[in-house]
Amino acid sequence: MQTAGIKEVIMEQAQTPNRLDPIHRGHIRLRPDKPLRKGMRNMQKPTLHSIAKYLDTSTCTISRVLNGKGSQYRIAEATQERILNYVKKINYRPNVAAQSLRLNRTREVGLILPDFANPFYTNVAKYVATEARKRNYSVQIIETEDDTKTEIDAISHMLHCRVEGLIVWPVGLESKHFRDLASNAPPIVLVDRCFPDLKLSQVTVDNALSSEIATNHLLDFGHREIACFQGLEHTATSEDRVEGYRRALTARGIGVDDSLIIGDSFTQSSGYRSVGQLLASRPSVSAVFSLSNQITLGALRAFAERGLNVPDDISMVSFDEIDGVEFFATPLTVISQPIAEIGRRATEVLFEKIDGNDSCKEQYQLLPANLISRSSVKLFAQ
Amino acid sequence: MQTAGIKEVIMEQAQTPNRLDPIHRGHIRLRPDKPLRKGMRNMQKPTLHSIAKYLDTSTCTISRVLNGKGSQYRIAEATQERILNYVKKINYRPNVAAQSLRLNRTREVGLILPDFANPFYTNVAKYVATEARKRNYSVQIIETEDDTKTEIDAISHMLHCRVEGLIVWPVGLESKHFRDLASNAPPIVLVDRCFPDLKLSQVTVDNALSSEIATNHLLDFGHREIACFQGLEHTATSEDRVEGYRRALTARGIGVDDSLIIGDSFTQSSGYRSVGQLLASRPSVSAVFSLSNQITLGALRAFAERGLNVPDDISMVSFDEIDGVEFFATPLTVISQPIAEIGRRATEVLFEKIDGNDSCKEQYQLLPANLISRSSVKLFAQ
DNA sequence: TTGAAAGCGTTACCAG
DNA sequence: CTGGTAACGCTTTCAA
Repeated sequence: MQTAGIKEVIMEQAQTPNRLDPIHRGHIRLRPDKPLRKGMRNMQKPTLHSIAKYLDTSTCTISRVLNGKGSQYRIAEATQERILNYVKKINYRPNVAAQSLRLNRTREVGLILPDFANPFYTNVAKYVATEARKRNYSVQIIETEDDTKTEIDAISHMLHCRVEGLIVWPVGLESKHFRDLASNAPPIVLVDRCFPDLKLSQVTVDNALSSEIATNHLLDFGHREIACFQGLEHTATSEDRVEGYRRALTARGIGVDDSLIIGDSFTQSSGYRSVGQLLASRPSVSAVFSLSNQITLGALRAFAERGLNVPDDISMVSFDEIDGVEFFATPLTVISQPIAEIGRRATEVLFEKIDGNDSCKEQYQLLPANLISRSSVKLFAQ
Repeated sequence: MQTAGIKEVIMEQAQTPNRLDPIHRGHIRLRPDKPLRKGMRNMQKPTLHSIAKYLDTSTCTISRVLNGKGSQYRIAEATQERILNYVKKINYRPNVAAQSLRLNRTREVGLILPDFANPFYTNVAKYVATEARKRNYSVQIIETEDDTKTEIDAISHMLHCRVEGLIVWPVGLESKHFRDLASNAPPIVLVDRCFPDLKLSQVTVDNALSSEIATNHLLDFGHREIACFQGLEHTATSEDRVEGYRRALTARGIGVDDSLIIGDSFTQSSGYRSVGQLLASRPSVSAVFSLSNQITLGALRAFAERGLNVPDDISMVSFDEIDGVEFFATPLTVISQPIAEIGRRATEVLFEKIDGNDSCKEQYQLLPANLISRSSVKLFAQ
C-alpha cells in the first residue's frame, strides 16, 4: 500500500465570491415566504420565472429569445437585446432537467466499454466526445470489465437515463440482451466484438481476412508448424480470427492441427499459460500467431523466462498494435487495426441515426487492417 | 484513408417486440384525445400516473413504495406487493429528468481528462465509474486535449448539467477558472496537475521528491552531467520535477547548468527535439532524466536514429511507467506513479464531499512514487 | 408583439 | 393507511 507517508495540507473551505450578479439578488429567493422543500438543496439559481419578474416580461418571451425564435415570434429588437444582455450578465443557463422533461430528449449519448485502462477501447471515446461536444450533447460512460452481467446492467442504466444513442463495445459472449431491445430503444452501434446475425449497426475490422494475411506472412517465411494463441472462445472476434488462420493453412494444403490452437481469453495470463502448454505438447513449433496485444505481452514474458528468443527460437506475429513496440528487444510484426477509423465510423453512424437520417439503415461495416512488418519473423530454415 | 474496400451489409430495421406488457397497453396513450405536443418524440413509457390509473391507486402511493418508504407510510403489504409486482412486470423505471427536476439533484458526476487515448489519464475513470455505479450515479466525461479553453468550456458544461461532483485532471497552465468558481459550485477534486495555492481538494504525486530520488539514482551511478527533459513549462508538475532535479544536484554540491534543462511539453515530439538540442550543445552528457513517458518515447526514437545505445552511450531514467517496458531492448528504470491509488483517492474524496461529509476539508494530498530499477542506468566510468 | 396557462413525471406536504 | 395537490423549470399552444 502506498498509503503511508502521505502529507496532507488541510485548507480552509473555499470562499470564492458568489457569481450571481447583485442586480439579480432579488431572485435568489423568489418566494421567501414559503419554506424550502425538504430534500431540496438550497442553491437558488436564476430561472426564467425570476428573470421574467426582474425584466418585467414573461417566461415564454425569454424562452423564445433564448431559443433563437425571437424573429419568428416578432419580438421587438429592444426586448430581445434587453433579455440577451441580462441573461449574459447573470450567466444564466437553462435547467437541463426541466428541458429534458419538457422536450422528452436528454441530449445525452452513452458509451459502454470493456476497460477504461486500455487505450484500444478508450480511443472510440475521442470521436464520440468530439462529435457530442459539437452538438452540445453529453457523453455518459460505463465500464463492463468484460462481464456480460455488467454490460446488461449498463445498457439498462443507459436506457433508463433515456440516452439518445448508445455505442457499445460488447463483451461478445452473449447477444440475447441486444435482440431483446424494445423497438423504441434509442439507436445503438456495436463496435469490434460484433454479432453478424444481429440486426444492429456494427463496425468492426475484417478479422478473418486480417488473420489470413498474418498467417500467410508466416507461411511465406517458410513456417509450417504455426501455433495460434486464441482469445475468448465463442466470441466472433476470436472465432473469426481462428477461422482466418485455418483458411490460410488450408489454402496451402497444410492440415490444421487443433492442438496448436490454444488459449482461452484476450489476456496476458492466457498468453503466458499458452506458452507453457505449447512447449509441453509441441516443442518443435517454429512460429506463433497471437490473437491480441495482451496475449502477446503474456507470451513474451513466458518466452523470456524460458530463455527463448524471438525470432531466433520462435517467430511471432501479433494482432493489434502495441505502444512502443518499436523499442522492444525485438520489434514485433503486427496486424494493426484502424482503431481511429473504427471510432470515427461508429460515431458517424450513431449521430446519423440520432438525427433520424433514414437513408442510413442498419449496417455491418468491415474495415480492413494492415500488416506492419518489423523483425519478429525469421526465415524458417530447417 | 481506410475507406476503400468496405463491405456493407444493409439490413432491415430491427423489428424487436415491444417490451411493454400487453396488460399495460391501456397506458400507451393516456390521453389519445389530445394531440401530441410538437417537438415531443412519441415514445410513451409507463408513468406513475398511468400505473396508478391501472392499479386504481395514486401516484404518491406508488412513489412511496418504489422509494422504499412503504413501511414508513404504513402502506398495506398487499398494496406494496401488488405495486412492486406490476412495476417489475412492465419493467417500469422512473423518469430521471423528472426526478432531477423535482429533487434538484442529478445523480451525475463529471470527469474531465486531457486525453482519452492515454491509459495514464483514463485509469482514474475506473474508480470513479466503479464508485458511481455502486451509488447509482452516472459518469459524464469530457476530453480537453490539453487545451485550457476547452477545459473552461468543459467545466462550464458540467456545472450547467448540475453534476453533483467533478474530477478534473487540469491542463495545468491556468487556474483562474478554478478560483472563479461560485461558492455554490459542486465539489471539485483536482488530479495530478495541481495548483498548491488553490483552495480545492487536490491529489497528486510528490513530484519534487520523486525527481530527487531519480536524480540521486543517476548520481549514485557516478553521473555528473545529467540532462533534464522537462515538460510543459509553467505547470506545477513540470516545475516541481525540475525543482527536485535541482535539489538533488545542489545537495551534492554540483552546480545546476540551465542549458541541461530542455524541452517544452509532455509529448514525444518534445523528447525527440530535446535530444537533438542536447547533443548539439552538450555532446559530453552521460545521462538523461526524462520527465514523462511520452518524452521518453520520443527521446528513445531520436537516440535510436543516431545509433546511440541506452545505457552504453547514455543512461536514462524516466518519469512514469510504460506498458511493456520490460520487453524493451533496454528495460527502462522509471519512477512509477501510484496511478491506481491516485484515482482511488480522488474518487474517495469526491464522494465524501458529495455526501456532505464535512470532516473532509479541502486537502492537498501528496502520494509517494517508487523508483523501479531496471537496466537503463550504467555505472559512469570516465 | 406579448402573455397566461397547460402540461412533462416526479415527490412532499397536508388532509383525510 | 391513502390520495389530492402543489410545486420543480421549461416550452408551446392559444388567446389577446
